[in-house]
Amino acid sequence: MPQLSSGGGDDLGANDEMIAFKDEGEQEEKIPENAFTERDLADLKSSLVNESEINQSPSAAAVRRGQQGEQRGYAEKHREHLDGVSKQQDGGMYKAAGYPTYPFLMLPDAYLPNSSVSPSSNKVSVVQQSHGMHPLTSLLPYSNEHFSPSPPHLPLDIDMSQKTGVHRHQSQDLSGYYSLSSGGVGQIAPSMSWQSQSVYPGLSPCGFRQTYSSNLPGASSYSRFPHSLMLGPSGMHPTGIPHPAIVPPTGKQEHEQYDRGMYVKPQVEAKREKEPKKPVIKKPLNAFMLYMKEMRAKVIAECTLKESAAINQILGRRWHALSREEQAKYYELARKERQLHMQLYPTWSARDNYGKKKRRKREKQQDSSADPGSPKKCRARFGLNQQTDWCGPCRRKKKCIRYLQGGGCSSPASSDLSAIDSPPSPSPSPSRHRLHPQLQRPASPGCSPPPASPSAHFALSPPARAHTRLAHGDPRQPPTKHSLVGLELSGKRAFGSTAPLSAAKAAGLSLKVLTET
DNA sequence: GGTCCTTTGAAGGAC
DNA sequence: GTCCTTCAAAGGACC
Repeated sequence: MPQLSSGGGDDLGANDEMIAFKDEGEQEEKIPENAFTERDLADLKSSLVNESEINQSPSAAAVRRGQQGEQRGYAEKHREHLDGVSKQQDGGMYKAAGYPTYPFLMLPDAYLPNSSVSPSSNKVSVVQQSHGMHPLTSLLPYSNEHFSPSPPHLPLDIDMSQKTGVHRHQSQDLSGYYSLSSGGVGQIAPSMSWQSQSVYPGLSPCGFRQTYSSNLPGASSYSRFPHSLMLGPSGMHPTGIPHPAIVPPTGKQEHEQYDRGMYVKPQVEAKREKEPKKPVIKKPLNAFMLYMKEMRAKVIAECTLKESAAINQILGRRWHALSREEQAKYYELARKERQLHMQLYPTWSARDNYGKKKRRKREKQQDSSADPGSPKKCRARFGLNQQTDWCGPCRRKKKCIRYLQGGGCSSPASSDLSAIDSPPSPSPSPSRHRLHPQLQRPASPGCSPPPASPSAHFALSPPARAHTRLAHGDPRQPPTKHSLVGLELSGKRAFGSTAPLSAAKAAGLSLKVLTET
């Protein structure tokens, strides 16, 4: 459980250490009115999982995978239909195909100010996002009922029927949250506050934003509640709002091409249209991501931080400091997000997006270290199982003398503990040689102070995270490789930081705890 | 321009 | 069932 009773997110230096079930109990004692207990939240999460499983099917994932082929056909049909709808609604002005758009969605009741999930009633502040998109907005466009009373472009029934056990009318499941005000896109404009702008940089082909003032009674809490709305080249996407989860395959460049080729399409464009690229359907945001999107701007404003890494650290701590109720709301939102995502893309799999990013640094490091042809240190050459073959310094986690001349093992960035036990390298690699963001600039008052020592914090984070998983009722067991994670993180972090010696000492202490684990 | 950093949670593959 | 990896957002920093 991420709850922290010891100072919440303000005590950055020891929060991770303090994440313990004992604290949870203490917190519960301190907050007797909190109806949510540890078990409650776990039950909640469990129920969410169960509900999803019930709604889908035990083999929903397999079914989704198995329906990939069908989905491809459906996606194509869906696209075609959207194009048709597009042409119908914009008079054919919007010609840029390949933008499967999410159907429009009215503000769900659950997110209205008087709802149980109202930010105004649950302290979950609604912060104007830096990109003008409310974190919960990503939920909205999932509904496919809102764009058209009888959405012909979304054969949900068909899709649902394809999924064993997923045959459900979303109205039953989601109507309470996504009920419509009998309107579509055309009706929302006069009554609904929204900001229409591109969710993603470059998504707005015209590069401008539209902001509508709020006329919705009681919408003060949402007066800045922006709806993501991609404007087509003509200024308005025919189908209203694309879902933020959908990203054109080539991203910004493609949109820029839309900008330039709005009315005069080069032949290259025409060729591209003949070969529509599959849009990238992004993963639905999890609870923490939703929380981050909402609170990021707030943290930025409070702490005058800009680096996302530092901000995310703060947000992570604040996330732990959130009450169960507050967290439960985000879990619920995330669950709905997943449900909607699953309904819209029943055959989508998170695996589909694998490989979208280049290989991770870790993977690269593994590759390099695993290369027997270019051993850079005893550790890489012989591995952990043959430590007896290591040179003495390597055994003592010092610089490797065997392969040092070969140009390796001198960097604290190694995956071993040399970064912690050894003083900073006199000639650290410029690569990734950056101080920890929170060390680079002091946190402003009111912000969670940075950890007393970054290494200590880092080294302690994995266990804390493990506790978090447990506390959250994560069905998975907490990582039992604390030492491994600790080592990995220690080396990783130290790589990007010439931590002071004091920090290294602190890290060494933490490391001891970890390795003993 | 691409990647990393940094966070937590979800998903899926491997064993 | 457990472990591990990847991706989701974000924007500055780095190469």
